[in-house]
Amino acid sequence: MKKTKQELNGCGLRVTNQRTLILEAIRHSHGHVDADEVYRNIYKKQPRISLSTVYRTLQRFKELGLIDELHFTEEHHHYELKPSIEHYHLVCLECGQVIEFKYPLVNLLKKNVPEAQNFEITGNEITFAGYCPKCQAKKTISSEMSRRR
Amino acid sequence: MKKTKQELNGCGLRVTNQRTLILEAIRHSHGHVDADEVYRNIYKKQPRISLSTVYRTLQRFKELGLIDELHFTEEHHHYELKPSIEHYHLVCLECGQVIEFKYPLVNLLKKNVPEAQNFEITGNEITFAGYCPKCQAKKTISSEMSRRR
DNA sequence: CTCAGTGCAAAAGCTTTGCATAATA
DNA sequence: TATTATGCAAAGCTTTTGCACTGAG
Repeated sequence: MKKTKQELNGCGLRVTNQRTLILEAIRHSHGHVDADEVYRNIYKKQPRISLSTVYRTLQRFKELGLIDELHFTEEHHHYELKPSIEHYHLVCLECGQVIEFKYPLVNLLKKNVPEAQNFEITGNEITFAGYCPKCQAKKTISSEMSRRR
Repeated sequence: MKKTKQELNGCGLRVTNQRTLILEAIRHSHGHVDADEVYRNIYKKQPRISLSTVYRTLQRFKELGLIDELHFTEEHHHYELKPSIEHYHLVCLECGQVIEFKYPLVNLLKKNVPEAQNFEITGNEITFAGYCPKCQAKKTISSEMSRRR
């Protein structure tokens, strides 16, 4: 909590109750949250919180580099604390599960891909979409069933 | 045009004027379009086209695997013809420019990342966001200027 | 002729904005 | 006290949906 306030102060932001709560909510989430999750989370304790404030604050945090905005598949934006280690996400298109993995992709691409050489790749925007093992199994079964019809 | 109709027919879809126009619009776009671009494009010739039809059709094409849905940074969805060769996108956060590059990323990750091993990564959903050389230059200049204030 | 596809208008998310009020520094 | 941030309500965008009509097969 104290840490959170220092962090906000260090960015030149006014430390308000709402901002503290929002940063804490992101910190204590398991990785990735969207605006509404943050809102509902805080709402439990502080029903006077406003969705606009959440949106405005996420935007602010993003600009200041406190958090990263992630772009998963179908949906709206998600956010996570700015991670110190380069990592990426595998998102299952079926069940929505998000798996994190670490890999020095940016360096690899800089070395091997001419187009990427002079491009400054920022953050960990990169999300791999597909199907997790469980949902692959389900898909196989259901397509076999439909073949039998 | 004929090719387009055959393609639609091959998918078991009724060949309508609208569907033909939409597929053509995507085909002749330089890579990536959003629903509204498709709509405006067709509107010039066929002002009776409806946005709903465009949305419904894009959805349909996606399900049938005719096109891929791309998730760039801030914005709404974009679409492109299903590409035969594995490739990815670099999107500039400043000017919006999209650079395509080819690289066998999926194989590489399967080999080197345990988490990705049993995950079926689909399509080319992967988009690297960052800053293109030009916009990097601009950023450098403007931050130097603000430092001088 | 039948059913899938379309247009239109209306609704449904998610996100942003204007403005008066409240709170920080 | 001077700003900056907040809450509320209203508006804005993109996307989806219901329904009657049209057109492909």
